[in-house]
Amino acid sequence: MTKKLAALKGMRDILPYDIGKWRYAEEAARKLFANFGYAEIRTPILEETALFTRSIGEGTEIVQKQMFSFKDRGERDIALRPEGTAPVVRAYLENGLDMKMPICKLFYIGPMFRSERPQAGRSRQFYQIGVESIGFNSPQADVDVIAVMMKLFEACSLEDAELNINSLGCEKDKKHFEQILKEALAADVKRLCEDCKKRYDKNILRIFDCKNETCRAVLHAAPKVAEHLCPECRMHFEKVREGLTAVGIKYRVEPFLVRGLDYYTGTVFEVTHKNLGSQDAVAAGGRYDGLIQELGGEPTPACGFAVGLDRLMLAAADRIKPQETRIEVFLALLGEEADKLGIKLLKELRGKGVLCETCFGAKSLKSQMRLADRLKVKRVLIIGEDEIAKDIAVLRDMDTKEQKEIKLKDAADTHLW
RNA sequence: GUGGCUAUAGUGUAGUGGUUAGCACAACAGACUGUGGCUCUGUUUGUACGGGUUCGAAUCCCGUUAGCCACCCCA
Repeated sequence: MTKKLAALKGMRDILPYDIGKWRYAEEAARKLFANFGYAEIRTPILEETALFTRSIGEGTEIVQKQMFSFKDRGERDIALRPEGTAPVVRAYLENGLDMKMPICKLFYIGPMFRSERPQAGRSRQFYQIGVESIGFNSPQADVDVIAVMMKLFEACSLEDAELNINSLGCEKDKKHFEQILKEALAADVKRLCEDCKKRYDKNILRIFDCKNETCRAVLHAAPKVAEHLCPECRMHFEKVREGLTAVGIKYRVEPFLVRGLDYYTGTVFEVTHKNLGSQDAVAAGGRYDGLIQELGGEPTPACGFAVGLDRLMLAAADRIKPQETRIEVFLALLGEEADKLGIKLLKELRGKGVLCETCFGAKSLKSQMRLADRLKVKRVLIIGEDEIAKDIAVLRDMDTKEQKEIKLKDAADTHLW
């Protein structure tokens, strides 16, 4: 006996009976994005490792512990993409899309990879639908991006998804605030949990993510990012909020909301859903006005988000009803002669775009009828020796149970049905 | 990455050291010799993997793998 093969840890199959719901969401996204003026882009799954260390941030957990990175045969450092924004920006710069596209609004759908400990809603290969709106610094651009995202949730019957927003301010504000926070917390570092002590030195903003009660109590009194924005950033955030209200999007300002990727600046947001467990973020995004320059381009404002498709499915699986395609006709064939006729008939029917199916190899008629029933087909066309002798076929309607005989040569004429 | 829980036919489960591992649903076949759904009858399929303890292990122990929960992280 050879060893049973199985999928790798954290990798899973999306099976035929689930795929309808995935396609439903993907198609809803494609339709919406077209409507909002986004064009699809497909980037490679493998990239130079440096692309991610430079964008997501050298010190982040994603880069340090979760990226599938390795050397290829030419000793180059490459990695499976852990997220979609950096590759899109790379493609944007490499192909000069700023010059080629009058308006650069892009979307992507595809797998991402992070080597985390798996859990429901957290696989090592997971799927994201994302949007990047490049070149606009207006607060209304933020609103537009959030609007298309919320529309997608609506399309997937997740009207109860909750939107949280915050602003980290521009690069300067961010640095400035980190300093303020450091000073404000200096006296309380001892009281923080072990993780937060590390964060204090490494990535102090992330202390706001902590769920530990003591930490939260300490933070409650601590200064908040949004309270320390420069006038422009303050104004920007205010206009985003006004804009959201104007287009009827409900949101909550969450002063504790910070993001784990270094490139975020200004508006940040996160969508959660109550159907999910502790992995409850189903989408997130924000502004990344410094990223394009960081990757070698001209200073260019940009804003985007990514939806976790797996989590979207987890939250919405029971609510999405993909329309089923019903098989028009099942050919019940009895005997070799009938099989021969059947293959020709299938070809003719399929040529006409008729959805048809059969099961070659002549089981009993009863078993074929049962099969037809399980497949929920509309009609069964029975062809056995008796029919061939009489040059006919029997057409049975599975719903009404009515049967009629038609001439064999007319069997592919659907208008006779 | 840390801690914990779990693993029995395709699915959901029973079985707390005793021999044929039980049940339901599903599947397949028959009753109906060429006609589906209902009913009845029958059949197939399982102790995740590897060690150990024991006369005897699904059951106890260790390891591995995987999943789940929380943390971490994040979509």
